[in-house]
Amino acid sequence: MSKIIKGYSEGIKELIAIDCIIFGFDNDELKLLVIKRIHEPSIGEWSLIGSFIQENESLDNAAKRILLKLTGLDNVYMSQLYAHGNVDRDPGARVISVSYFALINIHEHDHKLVKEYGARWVSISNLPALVFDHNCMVEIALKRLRKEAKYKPIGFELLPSKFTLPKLQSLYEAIYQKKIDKRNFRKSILKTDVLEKLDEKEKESSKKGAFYYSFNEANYKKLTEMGFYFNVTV
Amino acid sequence: MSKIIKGYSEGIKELIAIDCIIFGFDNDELKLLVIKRIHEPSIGEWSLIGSFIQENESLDNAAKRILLKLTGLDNVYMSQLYAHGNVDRDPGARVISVSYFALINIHEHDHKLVKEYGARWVSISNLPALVFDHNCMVEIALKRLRKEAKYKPIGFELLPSKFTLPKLQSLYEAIYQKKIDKRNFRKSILKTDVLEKLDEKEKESSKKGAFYYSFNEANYKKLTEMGFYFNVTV
DNA sequence: AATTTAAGTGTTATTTTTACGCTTAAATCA
DNA sequence: TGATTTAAGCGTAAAAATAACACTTAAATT
Repeated sequence: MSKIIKGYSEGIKELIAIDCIIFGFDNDELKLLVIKRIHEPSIGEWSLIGSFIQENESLDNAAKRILLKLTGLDNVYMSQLYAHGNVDRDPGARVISVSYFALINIHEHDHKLVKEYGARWVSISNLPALVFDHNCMVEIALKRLRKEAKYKPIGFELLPSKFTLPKLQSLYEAIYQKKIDKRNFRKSILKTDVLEKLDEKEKESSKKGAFYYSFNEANYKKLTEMGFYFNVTV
Repeated sequence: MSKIIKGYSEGIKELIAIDCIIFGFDNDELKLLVIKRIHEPSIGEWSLIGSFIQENESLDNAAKRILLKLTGLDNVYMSQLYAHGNVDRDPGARVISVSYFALINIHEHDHKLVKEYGARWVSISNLPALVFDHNCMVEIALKRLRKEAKYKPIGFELLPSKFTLPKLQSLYEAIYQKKIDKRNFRKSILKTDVLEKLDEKEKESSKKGAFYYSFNEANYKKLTEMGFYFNVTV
């Protein structure tokens, strides 16, 4: 019997990167923030934003650091996706990369920063080829987003704090890439009881104007504790 | 603007471990394979089975290697769970651990090997305290198992190739820790059309005897390609 | 005053899920 | 060998969730 479990001194150390899949919603499209690679190999090609972890930094904190640096945003909805560990995934060196996906309000991030880093928002329905296994990471992120948006109120992370129901529907249509029935969607969303209708209308996109709503997080938490289960049918 | 993206030479390297959450089903109980730690710190305490990754070994392959060494099993249902990256999760050293969960047929693994390694099957309804963040890993694994068993036919991985419907139901009851209605369960499972009724009865557990069934993987694959969606209500 | 635009609203049919109890096969026992 | 015991096997009806479908309304523009 050979040993499986080895002491610390027998383990090897490898580079550990974090790559962030950052989603935004703009102009009725789901968008992804990508950046031009500034190192060999594949210099100049499109890539997710990433970085190596630092000494005494957890994976989660590394992801937060990257997001803050690039967007100026703190307190963002982030969630770990997957550890990508194929030996040759990065032709430059052996790197284990842990991917994170983030949902941000595209209108509130620091556009100046994004510009400085040479980053760009691209529509997910028209993604460029990305370096290494980054397209695969995006696929995983989309799957996760589509799964989670049905039973967690994460869609709201992509919207401003006030939004109209048509806008929310258009977000869900962008996420699932399909038309949704207006009446069924409204019913499904409103019966969750986590939206508050405001007394104000948005008048840009129609003559009649659509009422603003806001997501009531406190109410959502309270309902969740009572066994409530957010569930949107799309 | 400080750099986010750094060259390979600026990254730090850390130890990377794999920890396996190995589930089995025996005596109508869902069980977990645990092992006594043989290294400081926490020597002698219960732990998941784990190992550091090797040079030129992918994460997936490392997980497979561990499983093979401990159980003698190859071609096992395994799936990556999560990358655990808190700085102090392992008091012995900074270690990033990637957890994997595996479902095995408890009656077909190599009991001798398991014994040699000092491993032990424990019921999930009565888990001991495990070292480090291993209990947390098990929690994540259970959540994942409960989610997946509903819409992927992974339960069968835990059973022998021939099994009775009462046995299958008892497995689902062990996974979800609740009684399931016999008639509804049978309907729900049989309508998926992936079970084949055999001409043979199991006579141990009742006088009447229960017919054996087998999971038809080929049929499942074919159905899946036609847009079929395995779905069990429990 | 007429027109245009998108917002807002209910009902019905279909499907899915849940609840619920009696009959049957076969071994064991008297 | 007939009676008893045990768990397997089976069907229906009510309830809930989902899917399909079209007209009215508010308000700006012409």
